[in-house]
Amino acid sequence: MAKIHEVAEAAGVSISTVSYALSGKRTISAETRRRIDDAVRELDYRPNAGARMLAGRRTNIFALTEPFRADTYAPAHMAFVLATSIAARRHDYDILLLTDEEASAGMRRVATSGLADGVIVLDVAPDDERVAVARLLKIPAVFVGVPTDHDGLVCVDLDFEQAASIAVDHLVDAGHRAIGFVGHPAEAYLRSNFPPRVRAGFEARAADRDVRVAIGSPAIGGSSRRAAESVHATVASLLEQGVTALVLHCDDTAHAAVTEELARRGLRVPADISLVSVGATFDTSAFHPPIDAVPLVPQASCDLAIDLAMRLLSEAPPEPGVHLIAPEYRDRGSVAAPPGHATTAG
Amino acid sequence: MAKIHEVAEAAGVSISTVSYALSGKRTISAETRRRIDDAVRELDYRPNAGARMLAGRRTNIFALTEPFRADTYAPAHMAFVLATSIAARRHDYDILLLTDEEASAGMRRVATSGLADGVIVLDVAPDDERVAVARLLKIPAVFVGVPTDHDGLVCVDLDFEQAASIAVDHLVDAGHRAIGFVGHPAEAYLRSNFPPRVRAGFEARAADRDVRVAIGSPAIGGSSRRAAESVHATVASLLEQGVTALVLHCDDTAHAAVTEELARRGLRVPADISLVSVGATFDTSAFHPPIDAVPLVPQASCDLAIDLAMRLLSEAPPEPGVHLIAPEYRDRGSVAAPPGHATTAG
DNA sequence: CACCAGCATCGAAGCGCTTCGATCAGCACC
DNA sequence: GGTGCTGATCGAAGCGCTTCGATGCTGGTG
Repeated sequence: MAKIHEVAEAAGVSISTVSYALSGKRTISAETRRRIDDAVRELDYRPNAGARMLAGRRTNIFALTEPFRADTYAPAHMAFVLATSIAARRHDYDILLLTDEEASAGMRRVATSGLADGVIVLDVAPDDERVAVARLLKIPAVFVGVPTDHDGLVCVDLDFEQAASIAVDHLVDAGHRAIGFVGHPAEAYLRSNFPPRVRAGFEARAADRDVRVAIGSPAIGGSSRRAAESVHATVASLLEQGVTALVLHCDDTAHAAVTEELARRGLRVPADISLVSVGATFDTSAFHPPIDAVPLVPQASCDLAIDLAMRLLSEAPPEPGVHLIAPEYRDRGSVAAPPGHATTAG
Repeated sequence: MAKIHEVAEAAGVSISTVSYALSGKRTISAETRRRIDDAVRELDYRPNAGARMLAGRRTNIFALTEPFRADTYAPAHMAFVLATSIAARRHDYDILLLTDEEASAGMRRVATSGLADGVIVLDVAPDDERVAVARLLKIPAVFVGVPTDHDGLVCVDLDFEQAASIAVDHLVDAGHRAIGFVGHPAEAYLRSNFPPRVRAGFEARAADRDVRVAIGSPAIGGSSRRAAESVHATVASLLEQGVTALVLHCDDTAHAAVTEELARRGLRVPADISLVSVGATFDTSAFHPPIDAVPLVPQASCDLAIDLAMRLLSEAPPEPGVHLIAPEYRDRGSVAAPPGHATTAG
């Protein structure tokens, strides 16, 4: 718990010189800097956080609001929290956790008490209550996810339409003319904004490419046996409609249920049926068989979110708006030409 | 962003009077207090966090280290993080998140920069690297979980031995004389300290009560089909050894696999076989059938941890040591007398 | 060689709060 | 009516840092 005063003394310079040496905001001679660095190391000096906040009008803290509701899918949310934390640390920022209990009140609290320089909003719902709060805040906010009313907000998200388009393109390019879609259970289309965007992107691109589609949504989510049966029924219905490929936009349990049902029917991937996963946060290469994916990468979203937050604190803040991340296709060998399709070049 | 100065002015008192009114550290007349409260509300005043830290030598922040490793079981960990946050807020404390990336370095950093008043250590491993760091810290640390070498540390945990004992007692009291144990996969017994404690408690109590035991550990964890098959095999082996009841200490997927296997064999719970879950963080009443449990309740652990942390900051800090939480039995109707057992009173 | 630019450094004024040590009025007591 | 309380309030001194505005030097320029 050495203080800047002691460092200055040890290095034989004034307090302000130490401060400038550490912040780099004024030029310091190489020799002086060396002596200061030595003293800092020797004394294990670290500026007092409170004093720094008070004098510097920067807290080096971002508040992170993540509802952590009981009904949320833990692994994905954990991945986003972790990714945000990692991204923040790269800029020497810490993360202060705000949970559901006081999502809105907490945002106000940290903003008006000057505890955080900005807030990162995770697990954004279409009609998120945090939107209104963010607009009134005197510190910047970045949303990871896009609420329905996002006017004036800074949002980050995967370009889900584009992700679905890419998936369709790959399948059509491989020769498929009828593609099925395994979506989330219906309630997810109310609670989140991206499932409809994926489906819309899927349908739009399929129409563009002039291929037939079949849409299926399991009735039940989660990991119970009934949920799996619901997926099996969905797959069955899709297959009856003659599709030769499936685009999956659902949770990991549903992915597993799909591959299971295909295996049970003796359908080989990709020889008999092709598979592409869209918007997954989990590792689709761990399935049997591994599945091609256009994934939602938490680290990519959170890196951009923190980057935007940093820029919002700078002299040249970015414009509000939705910042879409370009999706990337990951080939794992689950796509091939449909059965009986003559491979042609052009 | 009103300052205390403005509040004082609005209330017609001095700055120090406002401060004392808000902290309650000196007596203030009812009339003055009312005027101050009004001014605070009117101006939406909240003390500046940085200034408060600097002057008050309290940050009102606890650092929380939670590795959030890729291989960790997300829902349970999320529950502990959430529970800690809730408990901290009850004492007007915020949570600063420290992840795996810089578990040790982060602890040192927040301690020496005075960013946190204490640290809460989650997901404790037997040979946790954070143990050594905690011992050197100038701020208190509370471990939720018990590392092998916990000398001089303050630790909180469920009394797992006792939890297993209670489960055994319930089964023996119901008339069972041969009980099977479905544990975690073997690797969990190396990575965590509580699986062996549960098993030890189970075996000790069974010996005390003079009943026969059979221990089974699935070979594989996680949620894949192979893991489920491994559980099925374990159950099969246990049943062959003639047990009439099962104590479960494993993850939710394994619980589901057990009930599934029992159903497949046409065994009814509790008529044909009794079930008790020990140390689960998930809701065992959501299974089919619901399962009796001696659960590990995150909120209980975290409430105690925060309570201890608060007391470590007080004038009368508690002694180091392991603080065990008394387990409670939750009856969900999955225990009955074994088949063919004449119900006797005494 | 006087002059100015630019570099390296220093001193001091805050940042907004907490808290210590007065001060002062009112009151009881002998 | 002096003395000593107690209760309510105030003033001022920090807490440890950042940053503004000097100051003193060095060296190039005309």
